[in-house]
Formats: sequence, structure tokens, C-alpha cells
Amino acid sequence: MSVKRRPGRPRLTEPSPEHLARRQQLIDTAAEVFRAKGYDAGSLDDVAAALDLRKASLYYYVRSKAELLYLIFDRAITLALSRLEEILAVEDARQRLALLIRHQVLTIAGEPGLFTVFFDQRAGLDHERAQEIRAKERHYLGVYAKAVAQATSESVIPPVDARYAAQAIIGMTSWIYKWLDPKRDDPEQIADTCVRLILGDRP
Amino acid sequence: MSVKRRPGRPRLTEPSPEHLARRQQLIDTAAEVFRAKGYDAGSLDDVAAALDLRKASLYYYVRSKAELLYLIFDRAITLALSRLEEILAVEDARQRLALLIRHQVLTIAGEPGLFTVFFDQRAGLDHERAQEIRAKERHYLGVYAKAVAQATSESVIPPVDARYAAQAIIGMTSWIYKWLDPKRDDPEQIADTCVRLILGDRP
DNA sequence: CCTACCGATCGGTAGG
DNA sequence: CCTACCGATCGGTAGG
Repeated sequence: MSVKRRPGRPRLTEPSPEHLARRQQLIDTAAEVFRAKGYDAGSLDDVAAALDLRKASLYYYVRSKAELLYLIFDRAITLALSRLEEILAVEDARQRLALLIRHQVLTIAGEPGLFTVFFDQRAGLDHERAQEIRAKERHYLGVYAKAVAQATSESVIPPVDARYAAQAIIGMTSWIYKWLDPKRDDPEQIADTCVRLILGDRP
Repeated sequence: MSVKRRPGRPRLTEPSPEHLARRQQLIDTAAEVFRAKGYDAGSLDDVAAALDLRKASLYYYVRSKAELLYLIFDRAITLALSRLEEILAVEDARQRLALLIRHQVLTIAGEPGLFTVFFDQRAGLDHERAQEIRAKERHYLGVYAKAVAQATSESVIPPVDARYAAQAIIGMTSWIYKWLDPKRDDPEQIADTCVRLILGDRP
């Protein structure tokens, strides 16, 4: 089988799979450092030390500390958005809203450290990248607001402002990153609690 | 009327009312600086400049940057705790839970900037002071958990784990600091939405 | 991926 | 409440 050249001028340095894997490792490590110390107080020396590297070597994978933070944010919002499509295919308004609540709980509970950075370190993002993240968040909120509106129109939940209620539901579920103890708490039971609080304990 | 001396040795420098008022001004200004830039990136030069002072002058009111952060935290938690007593005097389980939800919404919505620092800058607190704040938060959570337990036992809300449900309610209401726009949003209506989501739209 | 280093910022203090 | 200043830390770069 002949290997076709890509059209156009080839990249000077096509990142190898190893390079990309190492880069992801860097992102995970940085997320943990920034979670524990915050973005400003968590230094690149800290990140490098956790990987048994020298600070200067990090620039082999990343252009700046700011880019590193952005990569963390991008990973978080991508994770949250990725499963939405299939949930939106569900027809029943009650079940769809229940699934959205579960989805948000399990997403946050699955990577509480990642979302701690996502939610608490936004001040470290430059304006341009913050705007990009905010746009994706608005889309996310819109999905929840639409599901709430459907649920109220079918009397599945009481009549409420759809945007406020969507924020309330996202708040109730996002908040988990502040108190979850993975050793003690069960994400499934937390999800059940949230679903019942909003939708009652009917089937 | 004779002015009685206080018993015991007098303080070397009794802080005057003016001093205390200025100090409060400093705390408010610092809260705004830390809200906008974060605790680490917000410098004492920033705070001083906002007050038209030199950085060194701040040490006339405060021992360290860390103490300044603590004073912000203390103000926030004191504010949240201060109105709890009267609410606990209410007998009816449904009404008590509704009042607790309203209280939390209006407290956060009343000073979203203050609570942004309180919730997002905890990494800046030293361990000792963080522990003190956490103890007061545990008490706060306990109050909500107890009200939830009462509400479930009287079938005012569905049967749920009291702790998880209390965290869910506190999350739903605290989250407001992340998205509230004081120009556009009405705290009373937000409170209504939260109360209806949890308690339905009965009287 | 490393050694060596620069420039800037920052919390805090001396001394008034 | 100010001027002047110190010591430490940190993001980033040169050059290999």
C-alpha cells in the first residue's frame, strides 16, 4: 500500500504520538499542581519537579504557562460537552432532564481535580481564551435551559424561569467538586439525590 | 458621669473607630482586587493604589497579606451565619427549608464579589485559618442537613440522603456568584426559582 | 531535554 | 503614612 503524502507543505515538526502522550501527561500533572496551589502560586518548577524534569524542558511541549492552563480548560469543557448529543436524542422530557442531571454529576465526580481548576482558576486565562471557553459554556447552559423549558411545559417540574432553573441545576451538580471525597462518597448516590430533588421519586 | 477604666492592663494601642473603619475599607478593596485578579496575582500594590496609598502603609492596618485574606473570609462566613438563628426558630419544616434557601440566595447575591473570593481563593489561606473557616462551614452545612432531614421525615420533599441533599441545595444557591449579573438578574426571582425547584409551587 | 541566566514582580522591613 | 530598599521567586530564553 503506498503511503500518500498529505496535500500542501508538510509541517516542520509533526508531533509524534509519544510527544502528544507526554504532553497529555504534562497537562494532567499541571492540573493537579494548579488544583493544589492555584494557577499563580503553582510554578512551572513544581510541575517540572513532579515529572522529574527541569522547568526549561516543559517548553519543549508547551509554549507558555498560559497555554498550559488553556489546555486544561479545553480538556474539561470538551469532556463535559462530549456526551451531550446522545442525551438530546432521548424523547421523554422527564427522562432527558434526569439524564442531563446525572451526566453533570458523573462528569464532575469523575475528575473533580480537573474541574476545580476549570471553575476556580478562570482569572488566570487571558481574555481571548476565556471568551472561547465562555462561549462553549453558554452552549452547555442553553442545552440545560431548553430541557428545563420542555419539562415545565409538560408539567414535569413546576413553572420556573428556564435560565435560572438551568443555572440552579448546573450549580447543584457542579458544586460537587468543592466537597466530594472520592474515598467516602458515591457519585451514583449523589446523582440519585439530585434527580429526586428536582424530579421527585416517581419511576 | 465618671469614665470607668477597663479592668486589667490597658492595650498599648487601642484601635480607634476611625482606624477600624479604614481597615474595613481596606478589606473591601482587597476583596475586589482579589476577586478580579485572584489572591496571588492581586498585589498589595494594586490594593494600595486603589486606596491612593503606598503599599507600605497597608501594614499600618494589617500584619500581612495573608491576614488580609483571612479577614475577607471571616467577613463572608460571619455574614452567612449571622441570620441563621432566627430562621431556625420557625416551626414549620417546609417554611424553614424555604427560608434557608432564600437566605443563602440573598446572602450570595448581596455580595457576589466577596463570596467569589471566599469560594475560589481558599488555596491562599494558611492551613490553620483554613481549618477554622472549614469548621464554621461544617456547622452551616449541618443546619441545612438537619432542615432537610426534617423535611423528608414530614414528606415535604422526597426521601433523600440529608447530607447530599444539603450540599445540593447549598450548591444550587451558592453557584449564583459565578453567573449573577446585578444589572440584569433579580435575586428575589432567583430565590423563587430555587424554592420552587426544591419544594414545588404549593403555598 | 539540560545548564545557566536575565528581567521583572512582589511581600515585607528600616527608618522616619 | 511615606521613601527607599532587600531577598526571594518566577516565567521565559540562549545555546547547546
